[in-house]
Amino acid sequence: MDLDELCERLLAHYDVEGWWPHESKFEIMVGAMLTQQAAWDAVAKALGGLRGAGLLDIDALADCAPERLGTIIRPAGFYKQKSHRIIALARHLRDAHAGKLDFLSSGDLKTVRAELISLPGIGDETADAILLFAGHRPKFVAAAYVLRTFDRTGVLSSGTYASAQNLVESRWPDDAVRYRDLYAACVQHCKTVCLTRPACAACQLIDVCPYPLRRG
DNA sequence: ACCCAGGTGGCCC
DNA sequence: GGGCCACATGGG
Repeated sequence: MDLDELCERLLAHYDVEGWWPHESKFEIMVGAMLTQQAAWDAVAKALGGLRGAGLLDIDALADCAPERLGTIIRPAGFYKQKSHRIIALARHLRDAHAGKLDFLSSGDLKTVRAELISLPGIGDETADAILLFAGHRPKFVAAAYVLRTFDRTGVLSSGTYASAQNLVESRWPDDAVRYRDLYAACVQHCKTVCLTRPACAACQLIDVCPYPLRRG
């Protein structure tokens, strides 16, 4: 199966609308940090706690003590390092951008990406998730689920983050909407098929997605 | 008692 | 360039 067919089949099968729920760009940024190696249910709890405490706010979070933040985001795991990193992010946004997030969607893409990655706790995937979902920028998120799906379907064997990202971005240049939908569909596919035993009977890709899978 | 989760950073070769 | 490890909680 090639990339075109995989994309067509995934998008025909999965409903990806409203897949990253949010009330603000900043909430997407915080959620992107929290969701690292964590289930979204746990992230939702952490975000709910932050919302209730009035901490889904750049200035409030920039002045928040890491111990207090750690208590609130604890369900999302890795709370000690995440609390420091989220506070560092809030301080950067406050000090370097006056708390305005329009630079995500207006600045030079490579420059903004490098700026995000320079911050602690923001690597390739988190930076791209922020650019794509908060900045609506054409940056494909080649998450582990994407690599799994590509590998199983033969679209890209043993691909790396950069190679998978390059493959998609070369095939559909600047198609941010497709990047968003394809990413969400790959995640849903692996969650519903790869981790379910027996696999989802309705999935048209069941034949190329055996259980179990190695992480990565 | 496992295995997994919408990764990152540090270290090693 | 790649492989291994710690980081931590919570659900299946």
